[in-house]
Amino acid sequence: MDTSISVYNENDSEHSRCIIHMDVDCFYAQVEMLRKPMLRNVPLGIQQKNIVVTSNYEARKYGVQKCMLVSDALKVCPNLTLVNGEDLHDYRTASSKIFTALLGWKCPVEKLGMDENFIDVTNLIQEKLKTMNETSVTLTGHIYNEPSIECPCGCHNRLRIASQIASEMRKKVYDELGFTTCTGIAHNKLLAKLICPLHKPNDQTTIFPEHATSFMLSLTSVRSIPSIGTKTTEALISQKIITVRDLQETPLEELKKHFSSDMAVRLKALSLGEDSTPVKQSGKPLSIGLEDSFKTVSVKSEVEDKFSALLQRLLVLVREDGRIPVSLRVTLRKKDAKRLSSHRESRQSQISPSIFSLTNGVLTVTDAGQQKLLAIAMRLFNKLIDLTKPFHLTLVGLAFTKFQERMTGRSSIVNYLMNDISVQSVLNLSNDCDTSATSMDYSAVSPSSSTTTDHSDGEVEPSPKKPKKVNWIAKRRCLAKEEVASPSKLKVGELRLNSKELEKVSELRLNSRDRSLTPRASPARENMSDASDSMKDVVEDGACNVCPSYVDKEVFSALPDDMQQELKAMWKNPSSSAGVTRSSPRNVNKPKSNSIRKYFVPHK
DNA sequence: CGGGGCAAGT
DNA sequence: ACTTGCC
Repeated sequence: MDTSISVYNENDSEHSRCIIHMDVDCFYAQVEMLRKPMLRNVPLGIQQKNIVVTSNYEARKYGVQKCMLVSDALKVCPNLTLVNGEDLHDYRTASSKIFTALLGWKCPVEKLGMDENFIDVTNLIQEKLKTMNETSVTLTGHIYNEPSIECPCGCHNRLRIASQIASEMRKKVYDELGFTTCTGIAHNKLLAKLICPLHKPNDQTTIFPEHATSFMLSLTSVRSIPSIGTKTTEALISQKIITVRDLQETPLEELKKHFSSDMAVRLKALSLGEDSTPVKQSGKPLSIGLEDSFKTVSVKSEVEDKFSALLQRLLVLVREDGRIPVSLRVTLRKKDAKRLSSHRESRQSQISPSIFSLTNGVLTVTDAGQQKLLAIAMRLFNKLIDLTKPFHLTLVGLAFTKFQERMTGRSSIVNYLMNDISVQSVLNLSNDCDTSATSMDYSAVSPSSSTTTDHSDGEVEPSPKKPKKVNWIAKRRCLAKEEVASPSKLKVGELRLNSKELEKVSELRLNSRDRSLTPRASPARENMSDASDSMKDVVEDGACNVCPSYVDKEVFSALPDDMQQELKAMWKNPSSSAGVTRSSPRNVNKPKSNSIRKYFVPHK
């Protein structure tokens, strides 16, 4: 049974959750100032192409705004120092460090862009309340409005505790990483995010549920509500709904005339400060891509050069990521007098995983493979552009959009867990059939898409689609392995384990042998047919062919104790916050490390 | 009217 | 498979 508060009321009326939204102050600028402290005391702008995308507070004094043209920024602030911020690599690294720091509280953390995170501290506070004489708690930081009376559900106290946790989080991010941040504390994501910037920079604000609707009224434009973007705003305005108050006062039936029922309900709720969307644990990205924009490109060969350059950089990122991509997308933007800003168009197609190989444990692609990828990109380009006519592009992009490992929602939490040397060693050993098996079935991509593979560039083995019964733990493990790295990578990686790890491996391997761990077996397995939990979105048979179907208690008990606990908790209640301790998403602490290091050198 | 990037909705 | 929306 699930007594946790991770199941919410539709109308969010119980105020049962505590959500923190953290926003790093002028993120890019802080990264640059940390890198070069002399920038700290001068007005600084981060430039991408012709735009100042952000600036430090010194520059803001002069009126340098976000997304200002460089020329305009220099007008208001001739002393402005500009740093080019088009390469996001270091920002991404810093972003990951912050994210990782927040995982330390063992709560679900959802990344939003590069510099924002949501943290659901509900369960953490529940735990604290148990071991606490719950008199009054002091609030840390600012409060939006003083409460008149204590809310009967106790949310005020909970949110005050949350404000203290938020303060701890900001302190940690500052002490250990050097970034000042703002946080917003509320009972849902919407309010937490909106209240966050009330006291900027480097401070925090809490709002109690009773002030939600009045606070929302202070926003005026509907556009300022997150998730209401340009299009939705246009649609609303066309109905004479312009302010948040308008939206609050519009009957639901009226909204349903112009929006889907779901959307109408959501819009209405948002206007009232209600939001029941959960904080979703972030994991590895679902796509990895790069774009380049420019004045204009009108020649096919130039386009090919752009793609080639993007591909070079992209392959580095993919190698760092470790997963094998199976789909490629080409994006472009045509110069168009009518539509001013970005109307992008894209085409994508499957690619053969055989383009990628693992040499010495590192994901590589041969020159021929790169040519293949480039050819695919050009084929997609041709779909978008009629080459018999002139064309003018202002942007091209290239992205890998699907990977062999399934990575969605809470399964990502497993990925973090499994990104640990000890677990991976265990995984390897449980997999000694792998070492002999050379061909793996990798077709377990995304459940629905395996039917429409474009086979033109290679063979993609279709997976047998018959359901198998699998021991639960075995299946988990199977998933984990898939997510951590490709099996062959693990295979190679095993050779690179340090002596201590190897000891562990062989030891466990021995144990495995006598204990009914018949290789390759499927005999005694539990029925999994109900698949009622998160398993169903995870692994199909294809993946199970390469994963040990006989993982058992020995393997499990070889894990560190705390991890056992967390795994148990997670299996029991996949949506709970249990589970994230030793995490190393991507290359957080070792930005320059190659995949081998990333995956096989233990943390210190 | 501009960067680069990712997730989600349809 | 594409578009929309967010930071």
